[in-house]
Amino acid sequence: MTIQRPRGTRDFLPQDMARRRHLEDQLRKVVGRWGYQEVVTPTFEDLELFTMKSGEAVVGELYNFTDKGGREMTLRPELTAPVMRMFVNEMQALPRPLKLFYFENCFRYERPQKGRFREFWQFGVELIGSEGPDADAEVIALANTMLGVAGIQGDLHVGYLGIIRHVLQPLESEQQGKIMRLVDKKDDKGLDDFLEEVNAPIDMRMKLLRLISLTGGEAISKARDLLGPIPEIDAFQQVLTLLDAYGVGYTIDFGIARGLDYYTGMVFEIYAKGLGAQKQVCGGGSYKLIQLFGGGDVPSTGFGLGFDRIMEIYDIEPVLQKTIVIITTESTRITAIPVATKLREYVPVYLDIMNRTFKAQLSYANNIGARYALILGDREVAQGLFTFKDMESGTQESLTLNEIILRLTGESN
RNA sequence: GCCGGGGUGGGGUAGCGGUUAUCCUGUAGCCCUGUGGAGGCUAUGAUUCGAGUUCGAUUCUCGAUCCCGGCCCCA
Repeated sequence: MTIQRPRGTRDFLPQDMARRRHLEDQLRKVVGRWGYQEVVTPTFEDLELFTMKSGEAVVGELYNFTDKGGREMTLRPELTAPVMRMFVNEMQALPRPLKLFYFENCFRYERPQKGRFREFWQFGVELIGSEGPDADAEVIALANTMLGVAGIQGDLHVGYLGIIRHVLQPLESEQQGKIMRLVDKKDDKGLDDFLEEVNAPIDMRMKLLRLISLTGGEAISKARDLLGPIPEIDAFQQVLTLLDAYGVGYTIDFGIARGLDYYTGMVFEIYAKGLGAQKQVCGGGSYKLIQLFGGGDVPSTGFGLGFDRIMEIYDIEPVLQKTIVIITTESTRITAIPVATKLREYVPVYLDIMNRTFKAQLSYANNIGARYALILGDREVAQGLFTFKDMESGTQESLTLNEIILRLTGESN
């Protein structure tokens, strides 16, 4: 009986990895140009890091374990908390804003479905130490650019929690949290019931329900009509103005609420088509987590991209490399080695290690889709020239090694 | 945790109570010992696991497991 791979995990074959690395490279390029620097945190952390952030209930979805020293640990389910922990531990004295990014695997014990795995990759960004519309807009614009290079036309929804929080101010924070969760789930009935239950003032109910239904171009002015000139609306308006300057298209959506207390103002989500139920490819916002982990009162803004979900719809094929297969005979096996070594400075080179016949080596070159074959037999050794064969056209010519190198490095294809 | 649909060689499939378990493809080798892609031949290799029904199970029943899709959740 063979051993199966664990549920919800995947093996990535060379073809898969070529595509994944290609996307990864594109994303790295973008964040690099925006001045973000990579960090890596441990694959596992203290369980408490995540229960502090997300509550005890998350343990049900974690790959947690007790190590041999009796410590409660877990494979990381996300990277915002680890990066914040890292900041508190060793980055508090660095010049701000800190612009960090990460690309790592995460683990959640959940039922797999389309776009959802137990091991998955997140490409994320955290902008630490700056808050306000400028930071909010930069982060959103960056996310938008990243999806752009992935060839994804995302549907960007932007909301501003500060506005809802303003409305809910009179309520206790626990009640606020519950309401935010209901709003986020778009559970209108549950929301109604709960407002009734906590005896929310009629005026507040009306404002809340009206507010979360606002979308589209006039949402801001309607919100202002509804709530008056509160500073949160002005801040949100600034974010939108900046997004316009960045050339980012968006939909205003006060219905994005996020049920967690540490989100402070701006929140956004990006959805993509063709992904079934798990269509969200990006989510983020501004938040305050650093105090929770024992650091100062430092604001942050960030987002995570669902790398695997993007891969599902990523249709850019990487350019193939100009692989060359050296064809030898029994007598030229050894002379071929320095040739291979030289060519390996430029392109992927295959040298027979199956003790194959001349013909079989050529056949192999064909089967792996090699672009060129370099024939090195007695004839070539006698002539001092190599036979350079284009496997696509079938044409071949006698060339020196230097001429061959020029062919490999000169042409674009 | 819940609901539906599925698991037959590496990949794609046929069979649906008794078959040497079909075919395609892949891989390796040969026909063809300096020229690949075609063709032929040979080799390779599978009924997800466990219980039950039956004289007999790949086929029927139940359970488990994994995959696919959905619910819940989504930090």
